[in-house]
Amino acid sequence: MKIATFNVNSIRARLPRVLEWLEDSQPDVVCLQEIKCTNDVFPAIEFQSLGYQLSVHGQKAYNGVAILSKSEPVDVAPGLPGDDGDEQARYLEATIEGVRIASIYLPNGNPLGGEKFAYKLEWMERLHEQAKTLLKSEMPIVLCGDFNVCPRDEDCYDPAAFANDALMQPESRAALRRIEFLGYTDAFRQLKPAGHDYTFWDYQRGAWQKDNGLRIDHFLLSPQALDRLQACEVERQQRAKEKASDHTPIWCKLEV
DNA sequence: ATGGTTGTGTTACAA
Repeated sequence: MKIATFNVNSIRARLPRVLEWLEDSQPDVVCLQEIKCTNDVFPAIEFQSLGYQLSVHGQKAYNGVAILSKSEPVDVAPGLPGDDGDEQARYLEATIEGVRIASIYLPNGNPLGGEKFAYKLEWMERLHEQAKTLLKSEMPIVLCGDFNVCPRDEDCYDPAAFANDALMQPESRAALRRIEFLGYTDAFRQLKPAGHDYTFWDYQRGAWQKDNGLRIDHFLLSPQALDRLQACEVERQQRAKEKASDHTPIWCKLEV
């Protein structure tokens, strides 16, 4: 089973890019982030024509996540538990072929020292709780998406330049590691201990042309999912296209 | 050089 994740930075602005990527890459499951639209205007027919079933948790203008799957999604659950007052659409779970999969758009958290960074850390605390709860099912679990956390210095082109960025803060990294300590493994890092593949390049300052990137899109696998891990790759070439997202897709393959 | 770009949806905010 090939599972991909892609922060598309607006599904409607990115539709031609995403459709041609799907035809080329042929993932069985696709987790999307930053769809930036409500459920009613999500381009459903285009994806259904390619054989995908849709689970969408949208929001007007900002955020929004979705899961596309060739097989039927069951027990679809929008929203990260733990705060009924949270209006931001950043989390969606579904079970596909017996694998519990979450599409995650973790808060960016910039700038430091205010509500945004506090919200990021609170959100990560709730994600930790949910990750712990999911492990009890003993299902294979895949937590994937835009985590907005650079796990280590080698995951950033210039760590010094990001010293005051929420993506690189010790608190952000510690919160990600706490989730891993529950029993989750970074699939990319597991298979490529010295890998240097970024997943995000800013639109500004020629970041793509200079390879000034960050590795912030991740797959965290539970032990039962890790047992089945066969491959994990960043689809770097998608970032080079016209009208590309500022992120590029990453996928992993689990043994069927 | 406190710059630069993209998207949403109005001319500000988020990334």
